[in-house]
Amino acid sequence: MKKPRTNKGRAASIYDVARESAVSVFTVSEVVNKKSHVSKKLRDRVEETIRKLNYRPNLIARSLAKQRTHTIGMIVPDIANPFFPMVVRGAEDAAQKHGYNLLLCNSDDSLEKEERAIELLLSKRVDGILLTKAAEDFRAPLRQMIKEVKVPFVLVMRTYAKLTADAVITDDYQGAYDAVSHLARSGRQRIGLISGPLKVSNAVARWQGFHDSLKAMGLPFDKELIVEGDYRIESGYRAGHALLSHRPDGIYVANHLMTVGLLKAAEEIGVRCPEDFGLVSFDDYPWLGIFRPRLTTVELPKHQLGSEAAELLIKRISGDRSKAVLRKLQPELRIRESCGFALHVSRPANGEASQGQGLLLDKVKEIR
Amino acid sequence: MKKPRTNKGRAASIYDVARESAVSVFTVSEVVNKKSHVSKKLRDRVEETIRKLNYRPNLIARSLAKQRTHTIGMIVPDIANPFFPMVVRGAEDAAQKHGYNLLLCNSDDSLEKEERAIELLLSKRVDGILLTKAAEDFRAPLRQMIKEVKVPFVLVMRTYAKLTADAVITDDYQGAYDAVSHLARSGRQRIGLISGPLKVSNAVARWQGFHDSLKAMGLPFDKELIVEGDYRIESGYRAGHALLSHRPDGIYVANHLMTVGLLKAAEEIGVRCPEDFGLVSFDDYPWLGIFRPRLTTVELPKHQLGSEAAELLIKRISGDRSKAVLRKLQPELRIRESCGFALHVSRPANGEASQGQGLLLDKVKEIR
DNA sequence: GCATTCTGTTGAATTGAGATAGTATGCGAA
DNA sequence: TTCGCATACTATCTCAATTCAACAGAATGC
Repeated sequence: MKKPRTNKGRAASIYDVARESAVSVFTVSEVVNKKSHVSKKLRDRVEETIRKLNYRPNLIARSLAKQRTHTIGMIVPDIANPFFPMVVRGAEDAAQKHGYNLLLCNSDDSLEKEERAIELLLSKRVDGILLTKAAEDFRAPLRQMIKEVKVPFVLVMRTYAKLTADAVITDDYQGAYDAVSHLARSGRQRIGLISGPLKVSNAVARWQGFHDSLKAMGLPFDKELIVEGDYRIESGYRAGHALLSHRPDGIYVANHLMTVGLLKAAEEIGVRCPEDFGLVSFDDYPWLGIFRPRLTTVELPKHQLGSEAAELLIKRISGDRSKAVLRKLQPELRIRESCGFALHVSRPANGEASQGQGLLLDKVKEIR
Repeated sequence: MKKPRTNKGRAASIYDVARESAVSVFTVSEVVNKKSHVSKKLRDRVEETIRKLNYRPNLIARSLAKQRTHTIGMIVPDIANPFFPMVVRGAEDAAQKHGYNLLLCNSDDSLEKEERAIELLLSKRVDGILLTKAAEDFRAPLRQMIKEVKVPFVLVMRTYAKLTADAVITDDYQGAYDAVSHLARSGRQRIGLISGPLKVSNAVARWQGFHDSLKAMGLPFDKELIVEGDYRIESGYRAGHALLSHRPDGIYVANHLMTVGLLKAAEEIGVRCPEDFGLVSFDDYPWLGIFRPRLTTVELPKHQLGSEAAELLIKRISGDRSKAVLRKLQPELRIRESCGFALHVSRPANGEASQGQGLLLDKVKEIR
C-alpha cells in the first residue's frame, strides 16, 4: 500500500509518525502499544515524533482492525426515572475501570425503540450490551439476530424467560416478602399491594413475595386489595384512589414513584400515613430524608447492580464461556416511620431517627 | 485488493454481498445507501442477498471511511445527581432524532477525570462533545488540543470565560433574583444564601442575582448570612447549621440537594419552615409533591437544556460556522408553601395548593 | 567456519466501508 | 455505420490502525 501523500489539516496518523521518524508503521504501532520488541534508540525517536506531531491513535481504525470497540451499549427504560441513574453510574464506574465506555439508550419500555436501539448498537459493533428489557418478548427476527451475532448480553433488573442470557437482578421476592412481613409484625391486618406491571419479571417476583408473606403470616389474600400499576407516579396515584377506598391498614408499594402517587391520593382523600395505614415501599434515595413521614423502604443496591452487570459482561467479552449466570443481589429493609413501627417502640421524642434506625434494623434482622 | 477469502463465523461484509450477488462492492454500497443509480434488476438482486446473508453495514468501517461517527460525547459531573438525568435525557432525545448516539462519561467534577474523558472521546473520534465543565480551568495542553482537533464543543449549564465555545445555560441570575425578590415580598427581611461553589459560573450568577435583588428590595447584604457549599447534601447540611445560628428569616438555596441538607439541619435545631424561615430553592422534581412543606422552587428546564445543547452541537457538526452562541433558558418560579407566601393569602384550608399555584404564579409574573 | 537461533525491523495484507476514475453498454443523432 | 454522450457498473484507492510473513544482522553452537 502506498503511503498517503498529505493530510491537509487532519490529525496525524501512524503513517505520518512512521515517515517522520524513518521507521515502519509496525514499529510505531509497537511503541504505541508498549510492546518491548523495539530497541531503545528507535523507541526514543518514535516517542519524540509522537510528541512533536501530537499524535494519538485513532480508536475507530483500531476497532476496525481488532474487531473490538471497547464500548458497551446500555439500554434503560428511562434515565429520568430516578432508579436508573445510579445503576448507570455503577455500570460506568466498572466499565471505566476496565477501559470501556458506555453508549446510553432510552427505550421508554417500548419494543420498537428497544429494537432500534439494539440494532444500532450491534451495527456500531459494541462489544456487549447491558439491557433492562422492555416488558414484552423479543420478536422473532431480533431474537434470531441476537443468536447469530454472538455479542454478549447481560440483563439488568429484569430477567427474561426464553432468553438464556446472564442476568443481574435484585432478590425482589425476598424484598417484598420482608416488606410485607414487617407490615404484618407492625400489627397490620388488611395489607394491600400496588404492583408493577405484571409483564415485567420483577413485578411478578414482588407480587409473589407479597402473596407468600401474607400466607406465612396467616393473613387473608384479598384480590380487591391488589392494584396493578406501571411504576410511574400517575399510576400510583390512580391505584391509590382505587385501593384506599377499600380501607387497607397497610400497603406495600412496588416502587418509589408509585409511592409518590399513592401519598398524593391519600392526602386528597384525607387518609393519613402511618396513622391510618402503614406503608413500605421499594427504593430509597438520599434526598428522601426530609419526607414526612419518613419512609420505610426496601433499598435495592442500585450501584452494585450496574457495576456487577458490567463486570460480568466484560468477563464474557473477554472470552468467559461458562454457563449463564443469574446473580441475585440482596435488598435491605430500612425501617423508619411510614410503616408505623416507630409508633410501637420507645425512642427519643425529637430527631435522632437516623441514629435509631440502625438499632431497629438490627432487631428486625434478628427476628427474620 | 483481493477479496477476503472466507469469514469464519463473522458477520457478512459488503464483499460477501457483492460476491454472492455477482456485482461490485460499489453497487452494494449504492443500494445500501439508497442512491438511485442502480437498475431495478440489480437492486432487487442485491437486496435479496442482503436479506439472505442478514447483512448490516459495519458502522465502524463506515465511520473510518467517512470520518464521521454519528456519536456525541457527553460529560456530566455525576449522572446520579438528580439534576442531570433529565438533561441527559433531553440530549439523548435530540441526538436520537438526528441519528446520533450518546457516549456518557462522569467527571465527578474532577479535572483529571474530565481530561481523561475528553482525550478518550477525541480518540474515539466523537463528532462533538457536550460538556458540563468541572470547576477549574482547562490546563494548557488540553486547551491546545481542543483548539487543534476542531471538534465542536457545547457547554451545558456552566459557561467558561476563556473558552469561546457555544453554551446553553439557564438564566441563573434571573432565577436567583426572582427567588429572593419573592422572599422579600413575603415579608422576609434577613435573607440568607446557601451558595454553590463560587468556582462554578452558575453559582456566581446565582450569588449575583441574590445580591442585586436584596439591593433592589432595600434589604441589607449581610456576609454572615452567606455560606458557600458544593451542591451536595452534606454541604447543605453543614451550611444549614452555620447559617441558622444567625437566625435568618428567609433562605435562598442554590440547588435542591443542599436544600435537603439544610432541612435536615433545621429539623435538628428545631427551627421550622416556613414558620421560622421562608425557603426558596432551585430545581423541582415530580416526586417532591409529597414533601412537607411544599417547596417553593425555581425550576430549570432540564430537558430543554439537554435537547437545545444537542441540537446546537449537531448544527455545528453539520458545518454551521456562525459565531459562538450563548443560549440562556428562562427558569420558572413555582410558588408553594415553603416561602411562607401561602400563609399570607387566603386559600382553602386543606390541599388544593396545586390548583392555587397557577394563580399565584400569574400574579407574581405580573409584578415582575 | 558454517549452520542455527534470536532479535529487531520492514513490507504488505487485512479490516469493511466510501469514493473516484475509468470502462462497457445502450441509444439517438449525424 | 459511427460518433457522442449519458447511464450503469467495475476496479482500485482510501481511511488508520493491527498483524503476519519475511528477512537482515548479530549471537551462539558444534
